[in-house]
Amino acid sequence: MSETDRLERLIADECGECCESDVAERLESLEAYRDAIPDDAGTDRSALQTLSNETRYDIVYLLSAADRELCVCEINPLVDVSDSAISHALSDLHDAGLVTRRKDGTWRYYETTDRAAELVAALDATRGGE
Amino acid sequence: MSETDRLERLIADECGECCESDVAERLESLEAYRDAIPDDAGTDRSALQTLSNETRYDIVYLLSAADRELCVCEINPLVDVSDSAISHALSDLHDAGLVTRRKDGTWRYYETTDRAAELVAALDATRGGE
DNA sequence: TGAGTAGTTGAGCAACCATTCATATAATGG
DNA sequence: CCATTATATGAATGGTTGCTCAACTACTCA
Repeated sequence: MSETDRLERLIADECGECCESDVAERLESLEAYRDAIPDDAGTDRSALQTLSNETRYDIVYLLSAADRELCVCEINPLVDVSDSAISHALSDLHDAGLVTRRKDGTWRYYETTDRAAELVAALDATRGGE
Repeated sequence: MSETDRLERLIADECGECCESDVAERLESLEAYRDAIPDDAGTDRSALQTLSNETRYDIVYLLSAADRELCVCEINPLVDVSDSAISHALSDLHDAGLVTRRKDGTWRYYETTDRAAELVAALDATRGGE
């Protein structure tokens, strides 16, 4: 039983009838949807993956609430893992394009990017919804 | 060396001066940022985590491009993993609140939720940015 | 230049994840 | 009912991830 067999039955169920060309047509329009998958999907996915971790999620929400850049030493007391884990987290967030980094002497400041802000906004706008 | 020592030095660096109460004040305002972390952060994170997987990300983009509900048998030929993996993926997406499910006889139809649509929009709006 | 501080990096390990295969459920048509 | 079809589920397993500890770099100031 091939994929197109199943499709054929689906179309017959939906439309009452189905000939070869109907299947081909449907398959073609389905395949067109694949073009909607972005070329740099990997970048998107790594942003999502990075944000899905508790430590990193919390840091982004903190930076977002602060609405200013925060020094690493300001973040440390707010998150309950080792300084090293926070440093790893910030580095991952930076790699994923979710925070910017600024150096000032020995201090290092981080701030959310637009991408992080948009994702946070999307989550906030749809919480408890549907 | 405690956390507050470092904060004290930071504030001294920033403001030229720093007394005990400055540290306490800063710490208090920092701690207030924690309130911005949503109560159901876990739900958010599982949505992000679910969407970060290639198979599930692709399915959401396909559903989003289709702009209509798709039958499982329409999704199968578009994604290069086993039917079982797609079924798992759809089930995970459903659990994460990213797709709705509708039964019609033996066919099962899936469609994106608002939450998925908002996340996709956030990604689309910030791609290649900053 | 050397002691001290802020933050980063890498290895290692336990926990978690994504896929597949095999099997199960549920609906449909003889 | 029985066979068939569409999809779901569970266990197994190879791969990935996130934390901590220890070592490291980079900057400052005396």
